[in-house]
Amino acid sequence: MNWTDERVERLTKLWAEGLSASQIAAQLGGVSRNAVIGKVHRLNLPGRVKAGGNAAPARTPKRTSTAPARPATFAPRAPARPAARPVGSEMVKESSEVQPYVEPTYRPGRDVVVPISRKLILTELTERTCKWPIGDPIKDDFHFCGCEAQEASPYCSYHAKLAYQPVSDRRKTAR
DNA sequence: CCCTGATTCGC
DNA sequence: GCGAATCAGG
Repeated sequence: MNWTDERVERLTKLWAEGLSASQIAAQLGGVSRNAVIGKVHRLNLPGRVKAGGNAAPARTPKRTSTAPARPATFAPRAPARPAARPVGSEMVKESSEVQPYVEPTYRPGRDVVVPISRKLILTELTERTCKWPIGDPIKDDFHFCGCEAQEASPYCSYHAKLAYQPVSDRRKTAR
């Protein structure tokens, strides 16, 4: 993958919008978050400064001598967290605002506990987040479960059950 | 351990 | 110029 004007443009835009390097990498595709960060610096785009959970002070390890450390020339910026998507709720009554992550559980006996969706958007999914889609892909409230996925599974324990229930067992499982 | 961005340096 | 490896921190 090479940095075409179009890709650089998208990178610049997404970075300005506050998306993390990994999210941008996921969106662009074909590049790692390191590649994104490296490009951001080469483009002299403003770095992220003290925004919730990131930022890193200057560093001076590795191979002394050659390569004079470049002084940081970053100007502080406004905090940058992707705006939370105003989405509709899903099978769980919603209270006020930020819902705490709830470990999806299941007691073989009787009750099935529906996990509260973390409401992640496509670019926020990782290898260990539940990728169960929720909502209408056409509408902008579409998102993914995002709870902790089971080992070697694209879904959390709850959605894995829904996804892989045997045909014979399928029947009265309200969605 | 998960994640974040920053930096270095071989290519 | 590129980005993996590495560092530093939440």
